[in-house]
Amino acid sequence: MSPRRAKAVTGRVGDDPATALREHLIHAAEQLLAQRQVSTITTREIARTAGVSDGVLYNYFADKYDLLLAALLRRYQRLADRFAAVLPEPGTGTVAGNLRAFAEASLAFQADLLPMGVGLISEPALLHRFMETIHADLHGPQQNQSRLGGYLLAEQRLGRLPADVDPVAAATLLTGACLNFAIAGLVMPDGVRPDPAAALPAAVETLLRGLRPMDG
Amino acid sequence: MSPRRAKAVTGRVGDDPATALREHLIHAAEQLLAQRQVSTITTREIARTAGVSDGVLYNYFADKYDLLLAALLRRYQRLADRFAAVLPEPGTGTVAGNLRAFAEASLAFQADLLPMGVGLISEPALLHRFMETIHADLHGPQQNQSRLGGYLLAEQRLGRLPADVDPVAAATLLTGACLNFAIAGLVMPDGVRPDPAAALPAAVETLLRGLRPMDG
Amino acid sequence: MSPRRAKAVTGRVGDDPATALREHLIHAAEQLLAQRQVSTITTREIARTAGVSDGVLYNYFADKYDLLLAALLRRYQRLADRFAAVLPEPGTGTVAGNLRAFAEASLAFQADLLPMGVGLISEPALLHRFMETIHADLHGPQQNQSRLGGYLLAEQRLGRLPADVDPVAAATLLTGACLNFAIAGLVMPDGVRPDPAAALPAAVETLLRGLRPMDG
Amino acid sequence: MSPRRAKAVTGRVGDDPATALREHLIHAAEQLLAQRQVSTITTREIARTAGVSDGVLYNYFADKYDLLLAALLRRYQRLADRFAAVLPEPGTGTVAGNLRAFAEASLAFQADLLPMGVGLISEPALLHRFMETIHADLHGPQQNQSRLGGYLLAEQRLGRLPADVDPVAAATLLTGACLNFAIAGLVMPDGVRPDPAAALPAAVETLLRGLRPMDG
DNA sequence: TATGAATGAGTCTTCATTCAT
DNA sequence: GATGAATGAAGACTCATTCAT
Repeated sequence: MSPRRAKAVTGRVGDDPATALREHLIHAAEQLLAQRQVSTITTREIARTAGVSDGVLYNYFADKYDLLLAALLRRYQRLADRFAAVLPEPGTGTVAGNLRAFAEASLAFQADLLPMGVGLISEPALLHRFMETIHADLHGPQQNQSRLGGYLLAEQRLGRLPADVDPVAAATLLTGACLNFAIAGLVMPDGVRPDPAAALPAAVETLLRGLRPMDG
Repeated sequence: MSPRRAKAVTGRVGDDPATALREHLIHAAEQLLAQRQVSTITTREIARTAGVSDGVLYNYFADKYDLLLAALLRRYQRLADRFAAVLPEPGTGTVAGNLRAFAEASLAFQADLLPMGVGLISEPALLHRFMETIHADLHGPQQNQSRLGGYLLAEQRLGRLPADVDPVAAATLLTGACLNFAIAGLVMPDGVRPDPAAALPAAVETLLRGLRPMDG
Repeated sequence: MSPRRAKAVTGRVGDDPATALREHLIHAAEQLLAQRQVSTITTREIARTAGVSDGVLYNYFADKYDLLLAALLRRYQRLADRFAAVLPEPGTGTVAGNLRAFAEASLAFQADLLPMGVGLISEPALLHRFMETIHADLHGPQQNQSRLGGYLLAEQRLGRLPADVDPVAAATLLTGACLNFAIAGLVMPDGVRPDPAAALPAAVETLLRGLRPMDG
Repeated sequence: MSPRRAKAVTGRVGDDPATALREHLIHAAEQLLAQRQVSTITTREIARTAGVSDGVLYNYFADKYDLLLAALLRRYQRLADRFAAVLPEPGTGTVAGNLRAFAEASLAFQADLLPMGVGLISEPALLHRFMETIHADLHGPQQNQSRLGGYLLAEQRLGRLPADVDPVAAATLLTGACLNFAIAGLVMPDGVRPDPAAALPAAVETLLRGLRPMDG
């Protein structure tokens, strides 16, 4: 076969043309990642989605997992940015309202993240590389929790929360509840699945008031 | 071509010899399940682990997934039994102590369950069959939460918890926190991983006391 | 496993009990032969159909093909007997009517025989052994043709057919026409398949009258 | 793991290199089809015969049967073309001579076609697809008979055959006789097999003259 | 003698990776 | 650099045959 020009990639203005295709491949992989488990994605599919030939990816990535890692990180970043964008500011509104907003955003974030994370766990090598990069460059997948923890700490400092509240523990509880619903959405059969729209505010309410046992 | 005797299976006393190998195969698959994702387990590996030939499994199971499903259910049952065995009884000890015990047991349960569940998500057909069976025969994977919810309700009826506490929401929060730690244990690199031994009691404490914001 | 008694075979009165099971297996294989290609029949199916265990057949037959050969011969014999039973006698009725009867019986015979023969051709070793036995012990699969040839010869001797008719050639033509319809029934899609009920008498008529070209 | 260059295929001059291997695979399958039943041909054998690796065929065909179907059609077409090329024209020579030529060509055609057809019958799915294509695109496997029928009709219109002759019935009889010999050649042991060289002209002769029974 | 569990070679198919063009 | 055909190891599953019981 005679070599041909790449069909689908035209470098954008200002891009290093040599890396335009690299980006294009990452983008294609990202799209597939939004729909399917990492382990079910084939190199051919990525190539088809990107509109390029099967072999190119080896010009830009060491192997399939190298490309997938890049796509995973890209997608994570994108979701994390979206998440961060909708978080309430300390000192605004009410704490209760802000926690509900946090919970809602957190649930959406986790629900998007989970399928990806689940796929990652199946690939320990990939998971390891992903985690290392995430923690070096980004806030980490716990940024969800740490952001909530940071918010609570800020409210505490603003005097809107008692000084004896443990912000980290509270964040663990609330993001955990969100995780619960995210997983249930993934795993439970239709009939049994709980409705987060009603349950999440109830969880926030319970967290705010505490259990206050009579024997304590 | 050259059939031989089974190498590794000798019926144990009291076993129905006809089902000894079936059990043996389930057990072998279960062992693999404790270490690896469902989707990465091959029939050959199961056979090797069981010390039998490649084809035997088809004498006892419709196909690979039939065996895997049996092993999954078996393992789930085993873990659920272990979990249920260590749960505290309503009305005994203190509510706070009981919740700490619950949280500890729940974390252990989730930590064991998670890798299995993660693998299941990659296999929708298997997940579906698993969930159906679980919900029909067993208490379901939410038994974790529902057991805690049941416990809290019982304490409420015993007058050890205020009437206005929402047991389901409280269970969601606490099991969520456990889930959080279980996932972190699976996913976070060694240095960053939080220590549940310290953090779990803190979460319980926070749940008991509530956040009590000043603006509420 | 502890050995068990044969489940389904009870020797009939007068039978050598040692061969009762042999017969039973042949019978079971025969039944399957009536429905399916030789090559698709498995030993396990034969055993299941016979209601006996997988291994027995090797007590009575050298291998699968030995059993299948016996069943094939048995079935052939059975069909040939049925065919022979309905053939008209020379000197009775009219020659034309008798040929129509012959054609009808022949078509039925071939239609039954064909699927079996087709399966046999896929198994040259089996075919060879089958043919040898058939020609040694039976009239052969051409008995169809030779019986018709014999009939025509007899009619000729009775003076009901001209002396210059070639009985063998005539038999070849008529049985060939039947073969044609039998194959069409097996092979042609529904819409196109010719109707032998109308076409077979027409073929007989044409054979009786000849083409009688003007230039001959 | 270790992809290598194609070993046996070098595009011929003028061939579209993209389809050269496709053709090569069809050709290899065709060769096997000339010797063996469809159902006994394995993908590995095709690959070995073609001198390529096991997996290539899936680059050009949906599955094994897709390739086999293509090979079957190719072979049918090839045989049908050869058959059509030797048929006599109406109005030339003598009717008797033409029928002998027809019979000879028909016998050769059937003898080649039969093993293939026999194998097809064992594979209903394949048979169905084959038949549909054959009837849509080509003259169909009955083209043998219909061509002879067409020839006879033409001679009738030319006045070389009586008006009361049934061309279809005559074609059925003569191609049937050929089928008879083709099958005998496939199936009968060496000693018993009839010699078509002598028998076929006799059948033609008989068909021309008719049986003319005295009682008719 | 009958049982039927166990064997394992062999089937079709997928897919990450290479490399001549 | 880009192409995409070719590679072949590996996967799930089938089935004739054996042999301890």
